[in-house]
Amino acid sequence: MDLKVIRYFIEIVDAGGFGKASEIVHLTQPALSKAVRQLELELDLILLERGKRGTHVKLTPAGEVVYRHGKDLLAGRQRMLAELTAQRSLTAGELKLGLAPLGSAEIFAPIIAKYRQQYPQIDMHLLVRGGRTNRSDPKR
Amino acid sequence: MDLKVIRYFIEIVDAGGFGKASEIVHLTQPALSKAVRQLELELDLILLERGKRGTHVKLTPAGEVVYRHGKDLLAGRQRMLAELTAQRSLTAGELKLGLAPLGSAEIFAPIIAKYRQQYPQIDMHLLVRGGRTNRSDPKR
DNA sequence: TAAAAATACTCCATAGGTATTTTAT
DNA sequence: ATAAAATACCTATGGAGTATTTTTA
Repeated sequence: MDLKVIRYFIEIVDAGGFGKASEIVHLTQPALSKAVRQLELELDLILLERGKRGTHVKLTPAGEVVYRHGKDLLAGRQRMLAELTAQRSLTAGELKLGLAPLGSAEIFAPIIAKYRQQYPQIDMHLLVRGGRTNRSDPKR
Repeated sequence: MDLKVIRYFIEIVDAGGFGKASEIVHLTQPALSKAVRQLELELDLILLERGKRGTHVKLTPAGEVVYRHGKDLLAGRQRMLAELTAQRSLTAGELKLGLAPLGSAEIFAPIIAKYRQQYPQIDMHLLVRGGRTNRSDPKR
């Protein structure tokens, strides 16, 4: 079950027809028609009443269920994307680290390397006590 | 975003590896490998730490987010399917209708026809007062 | 008759398979 | 050396398009 198709279906219902929805989702009307048919096959259910062309689409009882839960699913997807975006923004920033001069480099090197791989957007500053600053992004 | 792929991802994490998961979801290991890669491309994020073959797969922070929300999405899908199934069971049963003998048939015929189309599993019994029973499913 | 959806086709992208290579233990 | 994931490749399904037909208000 592709959330993309769920969205198509919801847009068709909200727009009141395949034609209107096709403009909104930037697909052709036949593509939407087929997508809904495909979804109906997958669920083995009829979602929209057919044979009422020229009128607003009408949901079957099963269609109502899919519409309602479909909105939930899309909302859940949005929450996930939002959290990913928020997390991504956490990975853009600056980190300053101070280390003791002896031994520290050997111990922390692999950890730091891994961290930098995970969060390449972080502009990391290493300061070994008494030594000189060692920036991670010399280009900037 | 296909919920199927979300499921693959979750199974891989739960199983602790691509190989194990491939048996569970009845796909080959390369298919899973490619599906996850595809998902990572779609999200433009790395979900699993690579280069640790032979070990249990390890989630990246982004992977944790997708895993958590992914479970929610699959649960939502399950709720939808459950409700559809429950509704479907409503459409399996028997309906007995009594109608007045004059005019009723003409008035109710289209309504009944539509109902039977919507709920073909219903074994409908029409009883016109004083007349004989008219079963909708003579084959049984 | 005009509108809207369905159908018929065509094309291409991609999901999945098999075979093989790479890599970490 | 072994076990596991990645890569290369091949095929077939189906997603999306254009053109056309069907349907009902």
